[in-house]
Amino acid sequence: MSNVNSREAILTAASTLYATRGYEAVSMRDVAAVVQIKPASLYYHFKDKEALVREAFAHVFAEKTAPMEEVLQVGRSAQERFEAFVAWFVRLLFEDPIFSRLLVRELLDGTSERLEYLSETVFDKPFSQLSRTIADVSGSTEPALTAMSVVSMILGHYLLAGALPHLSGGRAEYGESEVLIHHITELLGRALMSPDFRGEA
Amino acid sequence: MSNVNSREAILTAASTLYATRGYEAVSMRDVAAVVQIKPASLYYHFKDKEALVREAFAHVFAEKTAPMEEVLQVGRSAQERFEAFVAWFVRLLFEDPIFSRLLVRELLDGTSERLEYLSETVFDKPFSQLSRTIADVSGSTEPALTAMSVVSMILGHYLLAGALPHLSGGRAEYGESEVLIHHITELLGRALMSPDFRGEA
DNA sequence: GTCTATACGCGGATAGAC
DNA sequence: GTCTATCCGCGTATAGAC
Repeated sequence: MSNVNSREAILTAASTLYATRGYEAVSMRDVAAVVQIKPASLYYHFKDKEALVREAFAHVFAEKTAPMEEVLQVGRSAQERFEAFVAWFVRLLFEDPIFSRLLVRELLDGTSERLEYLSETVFDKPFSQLSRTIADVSGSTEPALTAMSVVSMILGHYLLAGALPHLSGGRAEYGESEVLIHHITELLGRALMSPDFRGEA
Repeated sequence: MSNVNSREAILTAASTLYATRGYEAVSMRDVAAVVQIKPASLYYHFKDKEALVREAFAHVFAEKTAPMEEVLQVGRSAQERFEAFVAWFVRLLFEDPIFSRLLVRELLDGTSERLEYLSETVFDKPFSQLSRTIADVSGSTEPALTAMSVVSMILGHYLLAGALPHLSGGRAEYGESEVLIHHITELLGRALMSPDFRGEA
């Protein structure tokens, strides 16, 4: 195989493994086994494990960075843009397990530098857009805090999905994207459009 | 030292390390070093690493299970009970880093059996209580889904706290428990009390 | 580019002395 | 209960042949 394809294959294998088990738990031998090369060959492409981890992250997040901006500008009214954001983010988390697991791992374990990189490259643009949309919808005095709440609810639903079957009253469809999109836009839509919601604190 | 104290010391050291770095990344040697005994001595108290991990988890979560039920029954009106839940859960997550990190790690990486255990011992009682409270406050036809949303928002805020300094519009106080308690009860209180909120889907 | 061979420390775990 | 001593496989990483 050509060098470019090997590199791609390694990054794909590595990010999948890191998402599934956490990168601490994944050895260079594990990655090599998936790609079907010998461990030593990895070192032709990447200086050391740290370099592979860093580039595997960048690889996954870069794929997501490209399409997101266009997707988020389609909305006409503020309310529609709000709903577009919720739908996009729920689908992203629930339908791309590699992205979502890596994201949560980074939020939990990422160093300050890595979190800064992540925020700047992946999060900040849609987050600003969401903040502006929320300001338009609700007139909140603290749109950024409310935007964090929206993102948080979606992120939290993703995390809770694993525990869902064991919670009393939990139904399987509460883990499906479309059900969640409808529920979250409904619930938060009401909160934001509430006539006397002015933000808080 | 007596066996009981050693055991306690080992469990405390282990759970702290697991919370900080993830249990895959923490060796028996690491645990032994903190307790200041030799690695081999750990095997007098615990059969193997898996047993230590399991008991370290149980140790941390058991500590939290005891007080929570009383705390959650103080509310008089449904609205007050809702606010009591939010305040309790936000403070638990933001003021006990060991508990919160272990919880998120388990939600992300826990096997189905461990998640079942976790749900039954830690989550299910307050969750049922919250579901009932929400049914009382809002008359929602799907109180469990709405309860998940409440828990999700709080969990998500905890996860986002690390990225907060890097988000545009993010202010440091958005990561403080009291500010969040106020914001979340305000935001979700409006959603739940909204006259025509009937749940969804 | 990928291989074989290899170095070497860290990992979990056990046996048996004290 | 805790120790010393030890086993052995896995981990990252390098040198050098093909």
